[in-house]
Amino acid sequence: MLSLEQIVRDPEKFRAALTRRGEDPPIDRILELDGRRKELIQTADADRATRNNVSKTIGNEKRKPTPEEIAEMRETGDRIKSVEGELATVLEELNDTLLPIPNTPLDDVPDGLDEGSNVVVRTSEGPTDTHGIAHWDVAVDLGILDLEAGASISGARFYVLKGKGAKLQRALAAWMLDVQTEEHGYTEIDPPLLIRQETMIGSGNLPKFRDNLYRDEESDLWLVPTAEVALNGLHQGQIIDPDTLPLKYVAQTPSFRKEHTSAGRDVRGIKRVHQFEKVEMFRYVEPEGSDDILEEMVGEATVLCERLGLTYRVLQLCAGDIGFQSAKTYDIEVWSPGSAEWLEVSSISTCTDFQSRRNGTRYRPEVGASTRLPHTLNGSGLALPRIWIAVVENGLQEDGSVAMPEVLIPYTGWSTIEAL
RNA sequence: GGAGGGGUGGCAGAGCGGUUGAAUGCGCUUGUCUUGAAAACAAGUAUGUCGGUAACGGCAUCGCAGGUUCGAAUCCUGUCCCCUCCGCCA
Repeated sequence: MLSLEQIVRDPEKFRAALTRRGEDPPIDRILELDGRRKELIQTADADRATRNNVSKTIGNEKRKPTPEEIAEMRETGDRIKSVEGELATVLEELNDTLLPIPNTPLDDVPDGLDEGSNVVVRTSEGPTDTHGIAHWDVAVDLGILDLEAGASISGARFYVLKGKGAKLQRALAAWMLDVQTEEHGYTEIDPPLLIRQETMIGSGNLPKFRDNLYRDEESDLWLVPTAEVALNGLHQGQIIDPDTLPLKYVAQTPSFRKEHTSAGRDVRGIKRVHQFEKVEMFRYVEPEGSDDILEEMVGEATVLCERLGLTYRVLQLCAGDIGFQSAKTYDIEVWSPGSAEWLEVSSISTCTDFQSRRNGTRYRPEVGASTRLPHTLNGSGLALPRIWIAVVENGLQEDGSVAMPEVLIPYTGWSTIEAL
């Protein structure tokens, strides 16, 4: 959520920033509602002050109220109630107006309204040739991926990993978690996967993206579309103690996404599925220098690609293509030699104070100081099925077997997936 | 699922209709004392919001939402969460 106070102070700045994203924010309505809000608060507070004074006097003097006082205070009470009712309506509309407005892009985010304007920041060394044997062929032939079983159990866009395929995914996840915890200082978290509505609002997934979320009606719980949601909720409503920032969390969880808006895209294999595993990094940091932290996190994700021997590139997303809660985003893509395309395996964003404001997550810089909103950053490190695809396609050898990257062998316990 | 108990400030814990934003203790901060530290003593120590350049003042908040009342942390209703016992269960 954007700061109401800041919007009121400099509405044109916000209008301009949001226009870069292709939004047409209802700034005028917000200003109008805020004006009304302040008026109503002042009226109600003044009435309450009178009522408090009268009650206090009666209490002090240890006497019964006079009939006049009772009549007068009843009237005051009624007026307060009606003003409060009106205020509640105004606040609700204000909230409903602000919640669907996305974060403002940082100044150095490139202009552009769609992915065509994204900028390739860097491409790694490594081949970008193709052998034309995609994972949906080779992995199925090797007996490590069963698309039909996935479909029969759960329907389209579900899949089953088998044997060494399942172990490969587990090895990848375990290795990534170890790198993030042991080398990059993250604390591993195993969060709930069913999430309350408030927590979903806090991360920015609700109210705008309910169409892409799975939900249990009866308990009113939502399935995580990414561990970001849970990690972002870890400190909601809290004031984080001095000297505890930065907080760095990493979690491996499934991600559940309906993805029905993009039917027809990435349909083959397991590039785009309803349930996939992902290792997610999340940091709460002081606002100063949070931009540099974003760059650092890109490094924490690309190092994984490097060690797996994958060719990758880093994209900076343009203003129109960054996510709802993001102020600046880098995507990392790895080369798929089987289908001759780049696969997005990570999206790394700074959400500035957008999520912490929604969440009521604050921190105290030092003892006695007033509270501030921390910045939150998130990034995949990395998304598993696509990395799995790249590892399998990249390791494919002449004889049809798949060679494992060195770093994974301690985790898999074997170095090749043999052809059947 | 059944029966009972409970949710108050950073923590512990009073208060159960009227100068209670809230006793007391602990913790924390600052000061005095001390060569320094400890101890002791003193002062301070919630969040949000409205007005104000500020000093400061008003208002709100005792899980949450309603209600009763001139007045609610205190009474009533609903709801969420926690604990104990029984049942069920990976």
